[in-house]
Amino acid sequence: MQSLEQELNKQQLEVVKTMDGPILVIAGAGSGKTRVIEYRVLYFVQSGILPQNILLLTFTKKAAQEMLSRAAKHDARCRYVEGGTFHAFAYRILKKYSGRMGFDEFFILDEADAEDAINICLNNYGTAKTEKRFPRKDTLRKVFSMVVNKNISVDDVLDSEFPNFLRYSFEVEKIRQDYIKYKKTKHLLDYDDLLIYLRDLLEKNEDIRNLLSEKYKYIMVDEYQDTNKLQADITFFLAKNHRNIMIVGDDAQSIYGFRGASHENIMDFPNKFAGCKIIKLETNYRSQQPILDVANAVLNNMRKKFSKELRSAKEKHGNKPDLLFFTNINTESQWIAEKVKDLELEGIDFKDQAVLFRYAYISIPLQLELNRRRIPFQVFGGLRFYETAHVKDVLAHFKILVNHKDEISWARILMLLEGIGPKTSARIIEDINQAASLKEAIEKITIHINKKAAYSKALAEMAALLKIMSFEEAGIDKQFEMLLEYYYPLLHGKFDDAMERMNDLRVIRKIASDYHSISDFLADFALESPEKTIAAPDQRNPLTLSTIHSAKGLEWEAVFLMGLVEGVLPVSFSLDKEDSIEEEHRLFYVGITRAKSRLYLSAHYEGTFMGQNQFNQISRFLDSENVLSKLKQETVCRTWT
DNA sequence: CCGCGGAGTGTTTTT
DNA sequence: CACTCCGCGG
Repeated sequence: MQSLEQELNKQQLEVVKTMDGPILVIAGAGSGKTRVIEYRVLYFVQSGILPQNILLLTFTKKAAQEMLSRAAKHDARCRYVEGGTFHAFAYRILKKYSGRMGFDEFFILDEADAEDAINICLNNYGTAKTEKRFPRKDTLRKVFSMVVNKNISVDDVLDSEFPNFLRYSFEVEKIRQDYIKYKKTKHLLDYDDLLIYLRDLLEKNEDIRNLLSEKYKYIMVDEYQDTNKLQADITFFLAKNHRNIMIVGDDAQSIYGFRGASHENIMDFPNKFAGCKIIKLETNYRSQQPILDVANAVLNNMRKKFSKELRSAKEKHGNKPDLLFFTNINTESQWIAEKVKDLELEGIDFKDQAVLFRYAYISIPLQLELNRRRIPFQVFGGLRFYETAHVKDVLAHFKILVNHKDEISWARILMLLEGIGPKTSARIIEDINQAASLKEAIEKITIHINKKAAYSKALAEMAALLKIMSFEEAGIDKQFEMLLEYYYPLLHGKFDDAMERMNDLRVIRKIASDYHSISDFLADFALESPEKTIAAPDQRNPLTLSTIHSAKGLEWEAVFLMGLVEGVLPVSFSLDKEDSIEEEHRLFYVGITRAKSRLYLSAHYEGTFMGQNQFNQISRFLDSENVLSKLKQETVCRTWT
């Protein structure tokens, strides 16, 4: 190993070399957190600890892979360290011990599936339908999820998030119970259930807890400020026996409160693990001082005070960040696109630049401008692959192959057929529910094929397709091919942009072909869905467009933060809640601290809200003397069209 | 019983 | 503006 002392500073070194006992690492933005984990894994492995005895829990799969592959460059054994998200880890463990949960197999509900299941419960719950303004399925799902993630009652969630539905709290709780029962009988786990079941498994089964402690002798958890109560509990149970646990986080970067994350988990950690070592990393290796000056000014404006102040280890000089004002989102986008091109000519590759925004939607005009200039780009965040209708259609067929009791998927694929609506599909599904196997289910379908019905031909084709697909020896790729051939005409009937969607499906086919098991493919797809990237395959060196959330943990030479106006950042829904505003403020901080040497903040005057035109106010996070004084202001109103 | 079209509602971030 | 839900015509 090359000298660790040369690679790391004093605090980083202490983190790396502290092997036993609990450690809490407070790592400011750009303080080399990724590097510390990389070298800590390496140090452990080279000290003789088996890689499979180390568990690295991270916020995204990408983050874990990144750290482990860096460590593996020094020592290939590091590749065998087990890493991933809490959800993916939960899935693996639960699959192994599903017998303890009372069923031998289970299936994952993604958000859309969960909403469909909630809808079934909602419809079964008689009076709800007659009520006007009863919460819709997506609202119910959010409520149910918050109940679990924040560990509070339906009443409390409604009170704080949806006060207009407070009068339905009894009914909502009732439907929640129905939903829980539904999932249990159908062996379905939504995202939250993965964590709940794992927590319960660990809490109630000492033998399993001991076994897992024996296997995962050293545990590291990244981005701890964005874990929720359940994840904190899971961490506690995993590390309870040996106490070899390191957590890394930065409370100033906590941005997942909406998902139940609580930065109090960090504060609480020393209580749970008494005698834990606390190490602070405050030297910033990423950004030049002028950028950090802005970041520190933003930090100082926050209601909650943070003890840290970032100091740059890089050059003290550098470019003062720009603050630019535009007429509207189009001129803002045009300017950014031009500037990206200029920077590239100056020698900053497209791949070393990023444009960040509060939500993906506002980047559409920019995408047009980039296309026009043939600047390659990738979009992260926003609409996910699995949320699009055509992807859900295709996956529904696969879901049925592994779980013939999946009535949600049955309904989906039946209603694709001309002439089959809710009633007919419900009748068919009623029969399918009696089937003991997929084979029987297909036989049940054939009962409904009669000469009179308009949908008979289509239904017969569907039954035939499922029959051939169920012969697994064909392999996933071949099954996919058959499915696409069948689905192609349906796709054309359903969407105008069928060709584009077909391309998406080919991409998924390629991903799927690497799997041997359909259920593994489906689980991975639900737990770690590929980003919907618009980059064409021939586009190397693409510019990154990303939500600030998806940019977490990443860095670029040049960063553009666009749409810095009231209603966008902070987002309109946060305006009436102080806690939410604070989270938006931290989000702004996260965005700024992604930049190494160039930072461009921009805003536009003309905006729309709820389809109405309005005049934007500049973001309150910028509108203060201590921040403005650190920026070079310019008004760029020129239209370029 | 399906499916179209109009009315009304709410618009974000992610595993 | 976009999506969901509801009511009516075929």
